[in-house]
Order: sequence, then structure tokens, then C-alpha cells
Amino acid sequence: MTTQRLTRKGQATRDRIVSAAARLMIEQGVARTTIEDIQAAAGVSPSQLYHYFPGKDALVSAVIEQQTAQVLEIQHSGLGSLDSIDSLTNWRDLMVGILTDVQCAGGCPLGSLASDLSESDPVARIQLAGAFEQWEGLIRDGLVQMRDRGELAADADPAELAVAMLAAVQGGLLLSQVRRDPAPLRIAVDTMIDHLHALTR
Amino acid sequence: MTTQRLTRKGQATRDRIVSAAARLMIEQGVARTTIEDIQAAAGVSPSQLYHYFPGKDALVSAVIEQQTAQVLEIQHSGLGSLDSIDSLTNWRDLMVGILTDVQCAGGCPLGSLASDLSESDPVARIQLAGAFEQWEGLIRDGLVQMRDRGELAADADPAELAVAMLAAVQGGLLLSQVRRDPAPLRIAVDTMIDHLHALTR
DNA sequence: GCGATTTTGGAGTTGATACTCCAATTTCTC
DNA sequence: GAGAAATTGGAGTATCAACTCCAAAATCGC
Repeated sequence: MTTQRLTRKGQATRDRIVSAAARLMIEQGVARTTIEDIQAAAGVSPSQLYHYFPGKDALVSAVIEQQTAQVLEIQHSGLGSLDSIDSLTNWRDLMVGILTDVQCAGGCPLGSLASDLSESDPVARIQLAGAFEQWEGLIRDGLVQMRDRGELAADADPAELAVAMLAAVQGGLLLSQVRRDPAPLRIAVDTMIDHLHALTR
Repeated sequence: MTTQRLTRKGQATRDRIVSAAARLMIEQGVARTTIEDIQAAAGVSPSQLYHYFPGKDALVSAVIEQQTAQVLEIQHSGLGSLDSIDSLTNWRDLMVGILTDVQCAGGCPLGSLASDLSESDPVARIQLAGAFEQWEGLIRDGLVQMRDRGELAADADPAELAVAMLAAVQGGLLLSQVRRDPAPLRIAVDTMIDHLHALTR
């Protein structure tokens, strides 16, 4: 699957389609997003869309791939690794900031897609499970470093704490989305950070 | 809005429609659930369905109402109130048990609907926000009792802890749904219980 | 610049979906 | 048990959404 058969212009068109599809699918749900909506948002004709993607499923897959990369990028960017209480606090601020910018609409890109597709698209479910596994791994790695450095009790379990932290993020984002208020995300993550803090002593 | 205009048989038919709609909407999403699907699952004709509900929106609203009652019922049933570490542990077992019974399919009824509808149905979003508020209130009440009884530190904040606990449940359910594994829910809730436990000392 | 390949435009087709309508039947009230 | 009201059956419609097709135009390698 080389991307080399695509002209520079072709690549740009493809990207435009995926980005438009991502925005719409995450906001209003995959089933509610019509191909026509995507065509209009990306400014392309039907034949162009079907030239790049065999059908809606392929488009969904491309969106998941793009969003996974984007979310993992945010975890790294500007923050280095999540390996101290301070960097975790910055990480929380970053997420709360992004959520506030979009007025709590959409929730988590991956979480929304996961909830939407888990029961209706087995392929997408597995793809999303992989995305969450990577995300969880990033958090876990930071916690291991903290433990090795003595910032976390030796008997703390980074693997379990990483699952709990990711759950707090997802649950917090969902509650924030429903209430249109960034507080639940902040509180959920802060509570987990408090918990880690308590495990130091 | 008296329910008295409904015959016993009519009430049964209405209930059958709502239950069928709930199962389908939660499993495969609202937009993917067609009126025809619901008709078939409930064993009714189009005219019956439209006799009881003006349209799909009204049906969605009825489903949310039913599921809210059902979720809040589970919180109470058999558990009394969530007012001690022990009862919280039983509560966790109950949720993990239910999730295991359905092989982690569907996630949280309210969470799935919230993620599905928050951006596309403002009325449903508000209805769901109310449901979560009630749920959160139940948890908060239990924590207040624990604090009053000295099972929780006096400076612990039951309101914030309730939000964090609900987020843990929602996030845990989502991760369990994607991974088809009840462990994330168990770990997320256990971690929050650990946190409460630590706040005793 | 030229030929091969990629990219694009837009009309058309097929199937599904939400919803309507009216007459027949059952159920409730008294 | 009679009349009114609630309930049910099923055929029908208008709209929309996914996807197809073919020919024209732009782009790339040489």
C-alpha cells in the first residue's frame, strides 16, 4: 500500500476528505454522517470520493487512523512524557484547554468513535482497541518512570493505574460533553492525580 | 399526560415497543436503528407504533426515560445505599457481573445514548444530563453519609469524589466495551474505592 | 512537449426509510 | 350488550442516501 501512486494534488484531496469526514463523524456520529455531507464539507464530487475510498467503511477506517495519530501526538507534543506529578498536571491543563476551546462538543475523538462503532463494526472496534492500548501504554510508561525514580510507591501497579487514569479521562470527557462543562474532566483527572500523589507517601 | 387513556393491552404494546427500541438503540446506535427494526423486534405494525409515538424523537425520549429509571433502580436494588466501603465493593461486583453477563456488549445504557445523542439531539442531551445528575446525587449522598460516620476524612469533598467515581464507571465501561473485557471497569472502580479508602486515614 | 496515468464533474440508478391513511377489530364503560 | 373509544393491519408514498458510470481535464515521468 504505497501512497506513491498519489499525486501531490491527489494527496491533498484525500486528506481534505478524511479531515472533513473526521469532523462530521465525531460530531454527529458515523451513521448520521452522509457521504453527501462529506462531499460538501470537503468540496469534492462523488466520483472523487469514490476514487480514493471504496466505500464508507474504508473512510471510517482512515478516520480512526488519523484520529489515533492525532491523539497520541497530543500526548507527546509539548509535554515530553507523563513522568511526574507536574507533567501530569500540565497534561490535564492541556486536555481541559482543548475541551474548553470546542465548548465541550464532541468529547474524545477516539471515545466517541468507540462508543459509536463498537457494536456495529467489528473491524473498527479492534482498530480502536489498538488505539486505546497505545494510549494506555504511554501513560503506563510514564508511571513506571515515576516509580523507578521514587516518585511513586514501589508497590504501586503502573499497569492498573494507567487503566484507571485512561478511564478517568474517558469518563470525564463524556460527562463534560453531556453537561457542556469542562469541570467533570478536570475533577476526574485531578482525583486520579491526587491518588497518585497519595501513593508517594 | 395521563396514562389512563391507555388500555391494559395498549400499555403492554407501548412497553413492548419501548423495550425493543431501547435494546436496539443502545446496541447499534440510534441512527442505525430503523423504525422497521423496532416494529419487527416488538412484533407490531407501523400504525401501532405511530399510534403511540408521533415519531422517532418521541421514541428516543421514552427510551431515555425508561433506561434512566432502570439504571437508578440498579443502584438501589439489593444494595441499599452506597454508604460504606463494603457496599461500594458489592456495587462494583454487581456492575461487573451485569457487564460480564452481556459479554461487555453495549457499555452503559445511559453512556451509550449520551455519546450517541449529545451533539445531534439537544433535547436528549439535556434529558441525559438530568439522568447523570441523579445518578451522581445517589453516589454523593452515600459519600456524605460515610463522611458523617467518620469512614471518610472530614476534609474529603463528596461532591467531587462522586463526579470522579461516576467518570470512573463511565470510562471503565467504555474501555471494557471496546476491549470486550470486564477488567477495565473493575480496575477503574477499584482504584476509586482504594482512593476513598486512603482518605480514611 | 508527449503519452500514460491520475484526477475530476455530474447525471443516473437502486434500494431503503420515515411516515401516512383508512378501514376493520377489539376493548372498555355503563 | 350497546355505543364510544382505543387498538390494529397493511398497502402506499415521497424522500434520501449509497454507490455507479463514462467521458473530460489536469498532472507527471521522460
